[in-house]
Amino acid sequence: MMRTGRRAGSADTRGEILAAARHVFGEHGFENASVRKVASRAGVDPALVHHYFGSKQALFLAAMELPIDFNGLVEQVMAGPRREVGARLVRQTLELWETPATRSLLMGIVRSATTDEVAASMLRGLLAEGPILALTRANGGPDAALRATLAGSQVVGLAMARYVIRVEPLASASTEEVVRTVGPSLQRYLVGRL
Amino acid sequence: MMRTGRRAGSADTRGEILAAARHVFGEHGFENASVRKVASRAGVDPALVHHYFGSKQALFLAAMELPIDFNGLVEQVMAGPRREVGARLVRQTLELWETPATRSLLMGIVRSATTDEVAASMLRGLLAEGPILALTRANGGPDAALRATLAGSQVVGLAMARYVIRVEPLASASTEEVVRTVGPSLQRYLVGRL
DNA sequence: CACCGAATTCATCGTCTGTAGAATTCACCG
DNA sequence: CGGTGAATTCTACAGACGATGAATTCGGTG
Repeated sequence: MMRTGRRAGSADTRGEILAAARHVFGEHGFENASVRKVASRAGVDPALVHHYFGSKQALFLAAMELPIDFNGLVEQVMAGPRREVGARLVRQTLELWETPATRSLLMGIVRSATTDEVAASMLRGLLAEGPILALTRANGGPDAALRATLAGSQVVGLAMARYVIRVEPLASASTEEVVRTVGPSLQRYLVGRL
Repeated sequence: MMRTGRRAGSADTRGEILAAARHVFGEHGFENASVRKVASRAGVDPALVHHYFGSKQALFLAAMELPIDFNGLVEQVMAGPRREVGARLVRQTLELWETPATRSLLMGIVRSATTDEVAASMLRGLLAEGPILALTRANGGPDAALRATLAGSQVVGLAMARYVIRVEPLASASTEEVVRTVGPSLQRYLVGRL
Protein backbone atom coordinates (compact mmCIF):
# COMPACT_ATOMS: atom_id res chain seq x y z
CA MET A 1 0.00 0.00 0.00
CA MET A 2 1.53 3.27 -1.10
CA ARG A 3 2.00 5.68 1.75
CA THR A 4 0.29 9.05 1.62
CA GLY A 5 2.13 12.35 1.24
CA ARG A 6 4.82 13.64 -1.04
CA ARG A 7 7.18 11.16 -2.69
CA ALA A 8 10.92 11.20 -2.11
CA GLY A 9 13.13 12.43 -4.95
CA SER A 10 11.74 14.53 -7.74
CA ALA A 11 10.07 13.13 -10.80
CA ASP A 12 8.07 14.79 -13.56
CA THR A 13 4.80 13.31 -12.40
CA ARG A 14 2.76 15.88 -14.27
CA GLY A 15 4.47 14.86 -17.48
CA GLU A 16 3.85 11.20 -16.78
CA ILE A 17 0.18 11.89 -16.27
CA LEU A 18 0.09 13.71 -19.60
CA ALA A 19 1.79 10.81 -21.35
CA ALA A 20 -0.62 8.34 -19.78
CA ALA A 21 -3.53 10.56 -20.77
CA ARG A 22 -2.40 10.65 -24.40
CA HIS A 23 -2.17 6.89 -24.41
CA VAL A 24 -5.55 6.27 -22.79
CA PHE A 25 -7.40 8.94 -24.77
CA GLY A 26 -5.81 7.59 -27.93
CA GLU A 27 -7.00 4.11 -27.17
CA HIS A 28 -10.52 4.78 -25.93
CA GLY A 29 -11.47 8.32 -26.92
CA PHE A 30 -12.58 11.01 -24.51
CA GLU A 31 -15.88 9.76 -23.16
CA ASN A 32 -14.83 6.17 -22.82
CA ALA A 33 -11.55 6.95 -21.14
CA SER A 34 -11.64 7.49 -17.42
CA VAL A 35 -9.57 9.59 -15.08
CA ARG A 36 -9.00 6.43 -13.09
CA LYS A 37 -7.51 4.58 -16.07
CA VAL A 38 -5.17 7.48 -16.74
CA ALA A 39 -4.13 7.66 -13.09
CA SER A 40 -3.60 3.94 -12.85
CA ARG A 41 -1.42 3.93 -15.96
CA ALA A 42 0.62 6.80 -14.54
CA GLY A 43 0.98 4.93 -11.25
CA VAL A 44 -0.78 7.68 -9.39
CA ASP A 45 -3.94 8.39 -7.40
CA PRO A 46 -6.90 9.71 -9.42
CA ALA A 47 -7.16 12.72 -7.15
CA LEU A 48 -3.71 13.82 -8.24
CA VAL A 49 -4.93 14.18 -11.79
CA HIS A 50 -7.55 16.61 -10.60
CA HIS A 51 -5.03 18.42 -8.46
CA TYR A 52 -2.95 19.13 -11.56
CA PHE A 53 -5.60 19.65 -14.21
CA GLY A 54 -8.84 20.45 -12.44
CA SER A 55 -11.17 18.41 -14.64
CA LYS A 56 -11.26 15.64 -17.21
CA GLN A 57 -11.96 18.17 -19.97
CA ALA A 58 -8.96 20.28 -18.99
CA LEU A 59 -6.80 17.17 -18.91
CA PHE A 60 -7.95 16.31 -22.41
CA LEU A 61 -7.14 19.78 -23.67
CA ALA A 62 -3.70 19.70 -22.07
CA ALA A 63 -2.92 16.21 -23.37
CA MET A 64 -4.11 16.87 -26.90
CA GLU A 65 -2.29 20.14 -27.34
CA LEU A 66 -0.47 19.62 -30.59
CA PRO A 67 3.30 19.49 -30.40
CA ILE A 68 3.31 19.46 -34.17
CA ASP A 69 5.26 21.97 -36.20
CA PHE A 70 2.69 22.99 -38.75
CA ASN A 71 4.79 25.68 -40.34
CA GLY A 72 7.58 23.23 -40.99
CA LEU A 73 5.06 20.73 -42.29
CA VAL A 74 3.58 23.19 -44.76
CA GLU A 75 7.06 24.19 -45.89
CA GLN A 76 8.04 20.58 -46.52
CA VAL A 77 4.92 19.92 -48.55
CA MET A 78 5.45 23.06 -50.62
CA ALA A 79 9.13 22.34 -51.29
CA GLY A 80 9.41 20.50 -54.58
CA PRO A 81 7.60 20.31 -57.89
CA ARG A 82 4.01 21.55 -57.74
CA ARG A 83 2.66 18.52 -59.57
CA GLU A 84 3.68 16.29 -56.65
CA VAL A 85 2.27 18.40 -53.85
CA GLY A 86 -0.51 15.86 -53.28
CA ALA A 87 1.95 13.02 -52.95
CA ARG A 88 4.02 14.96 -50.45
CA LEU A 89 0.96 15.73 -48.36
CA VAL A 90 0.09 12.05 -48.20
CA ARG A 91 3.63 11.21 -47.18
CA GLN A 92 3.66 13.78 -44.40
CA THR A 93 0.27 12.58 -43.18
CA LEU A 94 1.38 8.97 -43.04
CA GLU A 95 4.53 9.97 -41.20
CA LEU A 96 2.53 11.78 -38.53
CA TRP A 97 0.26 8.79 -38.08
CA GLU A 98 3.14 6.34 -37.89
CA THR A 99 5.18 8.23 -35.34
CA PRO A 100 4.00 6.86 -31.96
CA ALA A 101 4.02 10.21 -30.17
CA THR A 102 1.83 12.04 -32.66
CA ARG A 103 -0.16 8.93 -33.51
CA SER A 104 -1.84 8.55 -30.13
CA LEU A 105 -2.55 12.24 -30.18
CA LEU A 106 -4.29 12.17 -33.55
CA MET A 107 -5.97 8.93 -32.58
CA GLY A 108 -7.35 10.58 -29.47
CA ILE A 109 -8.73 13.51 -31.41
CA VAL A 110 -10.33 11.38 -34.13
CA ARG A 111 -11.68 8.78 -31.69
CA SER A 112 -13.25 11.52 -29.57
CA ALA A 113 -14.42 13.81 -32.34
CA THR A 114 -17.33 11.58 -33.32
CA THR A 115 -19.04 12.00 -29.95
CA ASP A 116 -17.40 14.88 -28.06
CA GLU A 117 -18.04 18.42 -29.24
CA VAL A 118 -14.75 19.81 -27.94
CA ALA A 119 -12.74 17.23 -29.84
CA ALA A 120 -14.97 17.72 -32.87
CA SER A 121 -14.15 21.41 -32.99
CA MET A 122 -10.45 20.59 -32.68
CA LEU A 123 -10.67 18.36 -35.72
CA ARG A 124 -12.84 20.90 -37.50
CA GLY A 125 -10.17 23.52 -36.94
CA LEU A 126 -7.49 21.17 -38.16
CA LEU A 127 -9.36 20.48 -41.38
CA ALA A 128 -10.72 23.92 -42.12
CA GLU A 129 -8.20 26.37 -40.71
CA GLY A 130 -5.03 24.34 -40.29
CA PRO A 131 -2.10 23.47 -42.50
CA ILE A 132 -4.25 22.21 -45.35
CA LEU A 133 -5.84 25.62 -45.74
CA ALA A 134 -2.39 27.17 -45.78
CA LEU A 135 -1.58 24.90 -48.72
CA THR A 136 -4.62 25.76 -50.79
CA ARG A 137 -4.25 29.44 -49.96
CA ALA A 138 -0.70 29.40 -51.30
CA ASN A 139 -2.03 28.43 -54.69
CA GLY A 140 -4.49 31.31 -55.00
CA GLY A 141 -8.03 30.92 -56.19
CA PRO A 142 -11.21 32.00 -54.42
CA ASP A 143 -12.23 28.44 -53.54
CA ALA A 144 -9.29 27.76 -51.21
CA ALA A 145 -11.63 27.02 -48.31
CA LEU A 146 -13.64 24.41 -50.19
CA ARG A 147 -10.50 22.84 -51.59
CA ALA A 148 -9.04 22.57 -48.10
CA THR A 149 -12.06 20.79 -46.66
CA LEU A 150 -12.22 18.43 -49.63
CA ALA A 151 -8.60 17.50 -49.14
CA GLY A 152 -9.30 17.27 -45.41
CA SER A 153 -12.11 14.81 -46.03
CA GLN A 154 -9.74 12.53 -47.92
CA VAL A 155 -7.06 12.85 -45.26
CA VAL A 156 -9.39 12.05 -42.39
CA GLY A 157 -10.98 9.24 -44.37
CA LEU A 158 -7.59 7.74 -45.06
CA ALA A 159 -6.69 7.94 -41.38
CA MET A 160 -9.98 6.37 -40.34
CA ALA A 161 -9.75 3.51 -42.82
CA ARG A 162 -6.06 2.76 -42.39
CA TYR A 163 -5.42 3.43 -38.70
CA VAL A 164 -8.69 3.52 -36.77
CA ILE A 165 -10.90 0.96 -38.51
CA ARG A 166 -7.93 -0.89 -40.00
CA VAL A 167 -9.56 -2.08 -43.16
CA GLU A 168 -7.51 -4.38 -45.34
CA PRO A 169 -5.71 -4.26 -47.70
CA LEU A 170 -5.39 -0.51 -47.13
CA ALA A 171 -4.11 -0.94 -43.57
CA SER A 172 -1.20 -3.11 -44.67
CA ALA A 173 -0.35 -1.34 -47.91
CA SER A 174 3.12 0.16 -48.09
CA THR A 175 3.65 3.87 -47.64
CA GLU A 176 4.67 4.22 -51.26
CA GLU A 177 1.60 2.44 -52.55
CA VAL A 178 -0.66 4.76 -50.56
CA VAL A 179 1.27 7.79 -51.77
CA ARG A 180 0.95 6.60 -55.36
CA THR A 181 -2.77 5.86 -55.16
CA VAL A 182 -4.08 8.62 -52.89
CA GLY A 183 -1.67 11.33 -53.96
CA PRO A 184 -3.44 12.22 -57.20
CA SER A 185 -6.75 12.75 -55.41
CA LEU A 186 -5.21 15.25 -53.02
CA GLN A 187 -3.35 16.78 -55.93
CA ARG A 188 -6.63 17.54 -57.62
CA TYR A 189 -8.22 18.93 -54.47
CA LEU A 190 -5.23 21.13 -53.70
CA VAL A 191 -4.23 22.57 -57.06
CA GLY A 192 -6.04 20.71 -59.83
CA ARG A 193 -9.07 21.44 -61.93
CA LEU A 194 -12.17 20.89 -59.80
CA MET B 1 -47.27 7.40 -12.27
CA MET B 2 -47.62 4.74 -14.94
CA ARG B 3 -49.29 1.67 -13.63
CA THR B 4 -47.48 -1.65 -13.85
CA GLY B 5 -48.57 -4.50 -16.12
CA ARG B 6 -49.57 -4.81 -19.72
CA ARG B 7 -50.89 -1.74 -21.55
CA ALA B 8 -54.37 -1.58 -23.03
CA GLY B 9 -54.68 -1.72 -26.81
CA SER B 10 -51.88 -3.06 -28.93
CA ALA B 11 -48.97 -0.97 -30.08
CA ASP B 12 -45.70 -1.95 -31.73
CA THR B 13 -43.64 -1.13 -28.66
CA ARG B 14 -40.73 -3.21 -29.85
CA GLY B 15 -40.61 -1.17 -33.01
CA GLU B 16 -40.74 2.07 -31.08
CA ILE B 17 -37.83 0.97 -28.96
CA LEU B 18 -35.88 0.18 -32.11
CA ALA B 19 -36.66 3.60 -33.55
CA ALA B 20 -35.64 5.30 -30.33
CA ALA B 21 -32.46 3.23 -30.25
CA ARG B 22 -31.54 4.27 -33.78
CA HIS B 23 -32.04 7.88 -32.81
CA VAL B 24 -30.05 7.72 -29.58
CA PHE B 25 -27.22 5.60 -30.99
CA GLY B 26 -27.05 7.94 -33.96
CA GLU B 27 -26.72 10.94 -31.71
CA HIS B 28 -24.32 9.63 -29.09
CA GLY B 29 -22.68 6.50 -30.43
CA PHE B 30 -22.77 3.13 -28.70
CA GLU B 31 -20.77 3.65 -25.55
CA ASN B 32 -22.15 7.07 -24.78
CA ALA B 33 -25.74 6.09 -25.37
CA SER B 34 -27.56 4.48 -22.48
CA VAL B 35 -30.36 1.98 -22.27
CA ARG B 36 -32.10 4.47 -20.01
CA LYS B 37 -32.01 7.21 -22.67
CA VAL B 38 -33.43 4.83 -25.26
CA ALA B 39 -36.17 3.70 -22.91
CA SER B 40 -37.04 7.23 -21.92
CA ARG B 41 -37.28 8.31 -25.55
CA ALA B 42 -39.54 5.35 -26.29
CA GLY B 43 -41.69 6.19 -23.27
CA VAL B 44 -40.94 2.88 -21.66
CA ASP B 45 -39.24 1.35 -18.65
CA PRO B 46 -35.55 0.45 -19.11
CA ALA B 47 -36.25 -3.12 -18.05
CA LEU B 48 -38.52 -3.55 -21.04
CA VAL B 49 -35.61 -2.95 -23.35
CA HIS B 50 -33.77 -5.81 -21.72
CA HIS B 51 -36.88 -7.96 -21.87
CA TYR B 52 -36.99 -7.56 -25.64
CA PHE B 53 -33.32 -7.52 -26.55
CA GLY B 54 -31.42 -9.03 -23.65
CA SER B 55 -28.46 -6.68 -23.65
CA LYS B 56 -27.30 -3.31 -24.85
CA GLN B 57 -25.07 -4.96 -27.45
CA ALA B 58 -27.94 -7.01 -28.84
CA LEU B 59 -30.08 -3.88 -28.98
CA PHE B 60 -27.36 -2.14 -30.95
CA LEU B 61 -27.11 -5.01 -33.40
CA ALA B 62 -30.87 -5.11 -33.86
CA ALA B 63 -31.14 -1.35 -34.30
CA MET B 64 -28.26 -1.06 -36.72
CA GLU B 65 -29.31 -3.90 -38.98
CA LEU B 66 -29.21 -2.31 -42.36
CA PRO B 67 -32.54 -1.91 -44.12
CA ILE B 68 -30.61 -0.80 -47.17
CA ASP B 69 -31.02 -2.43 -50.53
CA PHE B 70 -27.41 -2.87 -51.55
CA ASN B 71 -28.14 -4.77 -54.70
CA GLY B 72 -30.39 -2.02 -55.96
CA LEU B 73 -27.81 0.54 -54.97
CA VAL B 74 -25.07 -1.21 -56.91
CA GLU B 75 -27.37 -1.54 -59.89
CA GLN B 76 -28.18 2.16 -59.87
CA VAL B 77 -24.52 3.11 -59.68
CA MET B 78 -23.65 0.79 -62.56
CA ALA B 79 -26.50 1.97 -64.78
CA GLY B 80 -25.21 4.71 -67.04
CA PRO B 81 -21.98 5.71 -68.72
CA ARG B 82 -18.90 4.18 -67.10
CA ARG B 83 -17.06 7.48 -66.99
CA GLU B 84 -19.60 8.84 -64.52
CA VAL B 85 -19.67 5.91 -62.14
CA GLY B 86 -17.81 7.91 -59.52
CA ALA B 87 -20.30 10.74 -59.68
CA ARG B 88 -23.20 8.32 -59.31
CA LEU B 89 -21.59 6.72 -56.26
CA VAL B 90 -21.25 10.12 -54.61
CA ARG B 91 -24.86 10.92 -55.38
CA GLN B 92 -26.10 7.65 -53.90
CA THR B 93 -23.96 8.15 -50.83
CA LEU B 94 -25.27 11.65 -50.23
CA GLU B 95 -28.81 10.42 -50.68
CA LEU B 96 -28.34 7.75 -48.02
CA TRP B 97 -26.90 10.28 -45.61
CA GLU B 98 -29.63 12.79 -46.22
CA THR B 99 -32.54 10.41 -45.78
CA PRO B 100 -33.39 10.64 -42.06
CA ALA B 101 -34.05 6.92 -41.60
CA THR B 102 -30.75 5.73 -43.02
CA ARG B 103 -28.88 8.77 -41.77
CA SER B 104 -29.22 8.02 -38.06
CA LEU B 105 -28.29 4.44 -38.82
CA LEU B 106 -25.07 5.33 -40.61
CA MET B 107 -24.40 8.01 -38.01
CA GLY B 108 -24.71 5.41 -35.28
CA ILE B 109 -22.28 3.07 -36.99
CA VAL B 110 -19.69 5.75 -37.72
CA ARG B 111 -20.01 7.40 -34.31
CA SER B 112 -19.55 4.06 -32.59
CA ALA B 113 -16.92 2.58 -34.88
CA THR B 114 -14.11 4.73 -33.51
CA THR B 115 -14.38 3.21 -30.04
CA ASP B 116 -16.49 0.07 -30.20
CA GLU B 117 -15.06 -3.01 -31.86
CA VAL B 118 -18.41 -4.45 -32.92
CA ALA B 119 -19.35 -1.26 -34.74
CA ALA B 120 -15.85 -1.03 -36.17
CA SER B 121 -16.17 -4.43 -37.75
CA MET B 122 -19.56 -3.44 -39.18
CA LEU B 123 -17.99 -0.45 -40.87
CA ARG B 124 -15.02 -2.53 -41.92
CA GLY B 125 -17.36 -4.96 -43.60
CA LEU B 126 -19.22 -2.13 -45.29
CA LEU B 127 -16.02 -0.70 -46.71
CA ALA B 128 -14.19 -3.89 -47.62
CA GLU B 129 -16.87 -6.42 -48.49
CA GLY B 130 -19.93 -4.35 -49.21
CA PRO B 131 -21.38 -2.61 -52.24
CA ILE B 132 -18.17 -0.76 -53.05
CA LEU B 133 -16.33 -4.01 -53.54
CA ALA B 134 -19.12 -5.20 -55.81
CA LEU B 135 -18.50 -2.11 -57.92
CA THR B 136 -14.75 -2.57 -58.26
CA ARG B 137 -15.19 -6.29 -58.88
CA ALA B 138 -17.54 -5.58 -61.76
CA ASN B 139 -14.74 -3.76 -63.53
CA GLY B 140 -12.26 -6.61 -63.36
CA GLY B 141 -8.65 -6.21 -62.38
CA PRO B 142 -6.74 -8.01 -59.63
CA ASP B 143 -6.63 -4.97 -57.35
CA ALA B 144 -10.38 -4.75 -56.79
CA ALA B 145 -9.95 -5.09 -53.02
CA LEU B 146 -7.48 -2.22 -52.73
CA ARG B 147 -9.58 -0.05 -55.03
CA ALA B 148 -12.64 -0.69 -52.90
CA THR B 149 -10.95 0.33 -49.64
CA LEU B 150 -9.47 3.43 -51.27
CA ALA B 151 -12.90 4.47 -52.49
CA GLY B 152 -14.25 3.55 -49.05
CA SER B 153 -11.73 5.83 -47.38
CA GLN B 154 -12.98 8.76 -49.46
CA VAL B 155 -16.60 7.90 -48.79
CA VAL B 156 -16.16 7.63 -45.04
CA GLY B 157 -14.03 10.75 -44.99
CA LEU B 158 -16.69 12.66 -46.87
CA ALA B 159 -19.33 11.47 -44.43
CA MET B 160 -17.19 12.39 -41.43
CA ALA B 161 -16.36 15.86 -42.71
CA ARG B 162 -19.78 16.75 -44.05
CA TYR B 163 -22.17 15.10 -41.62
CA VAL B 164 -20.38 14.17 -38.40
CA ILE B 165 -17.82 16.93 -37.89
CA ARG B 166 -19.73 19.36 -40.10
CA VAL B 167 -16.81 21.30 -41.46
CA GLU B 168 -17.62 24.31 -43.59
CA PRO B 169 -17.93 25.02 -46.43
CA LEU B 170 -18.19 21.30 -47.25
CA ALA B 171 -21.15 20.78 -44.93
CA SER B 172 -23.24 23.42 -46.69
CA ALA B 173 -22.15 22.74 -50.24
CA SER B 174 -24.89 21.66 -52.62
CA THR B 175 -25.26 18.04 -53.61
CA GLU B 176 -24.24 18.85 -57.17
CA GLU B 177 -21.10 20.66 -56.11
CA VAL B 178 -20.01 17.70 -54.00
CA VAL B 179 -20.77 15.33 -56.86
CA ARG B 180 -18.76 17.47 -59.23
CA THR B 181 -15.73 17.80 -56.93
CA VAL B 182 -15.57 14.41 -55.23
CA GLY B 183 -16.85 12.33 -58.14
CA PRO B 184 -13.59 12.29 -60.10
CA SER B 185 -11.64 10.98 -57.09
CA LEU B 186 -13.97 8.04 -56.69
CA GLN B 187 -13.95 7.59 -60.45
CA ARG B 188 -10.19 7.08 -60.33
CA TYR B 189 -10.37 4.70 -57.38
CA LEU B 190 -13.13 2.63 -58.95
CA VAL B 191 -12.16 2.29 -62.59
CA GLY B 192 -9.33 4.74 -63.34
CA ARG B 193 -5.58 4.41 -63.71
CA LEU B 194 -4.10 4.05 -60.23
C1' DC C 1 -65.20 -17.25 -18.16
C1' DA C 2 -60.95 -19.40 -16.54
C1' DC C 3 -56.32 -19.64 -17.61
C1' DC C 4 -51.70 -19.14 -19.65
C1' DG C 5 -48.35 -16.49 -21.60
C1' DA C 6 -46.84 -12.10 -23.08
C1' DA C 7 -46.21 -7.21 -21.92
C1' DT C 8 -44.92 -3.88 -18.68
C1' DT C 9 -43.20 -1.70 -14.48
C1' DC C 10 -40.90 -1.50 -9.79
C1' DA C 11 -37.36 -1.98 -6.82
C1' DT C 12 -32.85 -3.12 -6.41
C1' DC C 13 -27.88 -4.68 -6.80
C1' DG C 14 -23.10 -3.93 -7.81
C1' DT C 15 -20.02 -1.21 -10.36
C1' DC C 16 -17.96 2.70 -12.36
C1' DT C 17 -17.87 7.53 -12.98
C1' DG C 18 -16.10 12.62 -12.00
C1' DT C 19 -15.15 15.29 -8.30
C1' DA C 20 -14.21 17.26 -3.51
C1' DG C 21 -12.01 17.69 1.04
C1' DA C 22 -9.04 16.37 4.54
C1' DA C 23 -4.82 14.31 5.94
C1' DT C 24 -0.01 13.26 5.39
C1' DT C 25 4.71 13.62 3.74
C1' DC C 26 8.42 15.82 1.62
C1' DA C 27 11.39 19.75 -0.70
C1' DC C 28 13.03 24.02 -0.18
C1' DC C 29 13.83 28.74 1.77
C1' DG C 30 15.17 31.39 5.56
C1' DC D 1 16.69 23.61 11.90
C1' DG D 2 11.93 25.48 11.70
C1' DG D 3 8.19 26.48 8.78
C1' DT D 4 5.54 27.10 4.51
C1' DG D 5 3.78 25.33 0.45
C1' DA D 6 3.61 21.84 -2.90
C1' DA D 7 2.93 16.88 -3.82
C1' DT D 8 0.50 12.85 -2.92
C1' DT D 9 -2.91 9.66 -1.11
C1' DC D 10 -7.27 8.26 1.41
C1' DT D 11 -12.00 8.35 1.96
C1' DA D 12 -16.16 9.51 0.42
C1' DC D 13 -20.32 11.30 -2.06
C1' DA D 14 -23.78 11.47 -5.40
C1' DG D 15 -25.19 10.13 -9.83
C1' DA D 16 -25.41 7.16 -13.84
C1' DC D 17 -24.87 2.79 -15.70
C1' DG D 18 -26.20 -2.34 -17.22
C1' DA D 19 -28.59 -5.90 -15.49
C1' DT D 20 -31.86 -9.03 -12.76
C1' DG D 21 -36.03 -10.88 -10.55
C1' DA D 22 -40.43 -10.38 -8.88
C1' DA D 23 -44.91 -8.39 -9.30
C1' DT D 24 -48.78 -6.81 -11.99
C1' DT D 25 -51.93 -6.28 -15.87
C1' DC D 26 -53.78 -7.50 -20.11
C1' DG D 27 -54.84 -10.22 -24.72
C1' DG D 28 -56.16 -14.33 -26.59
C1' DT D 29 -57.31 -19.36 -26.43
C1' DG D 30 -60.02 -23.09 -24.92
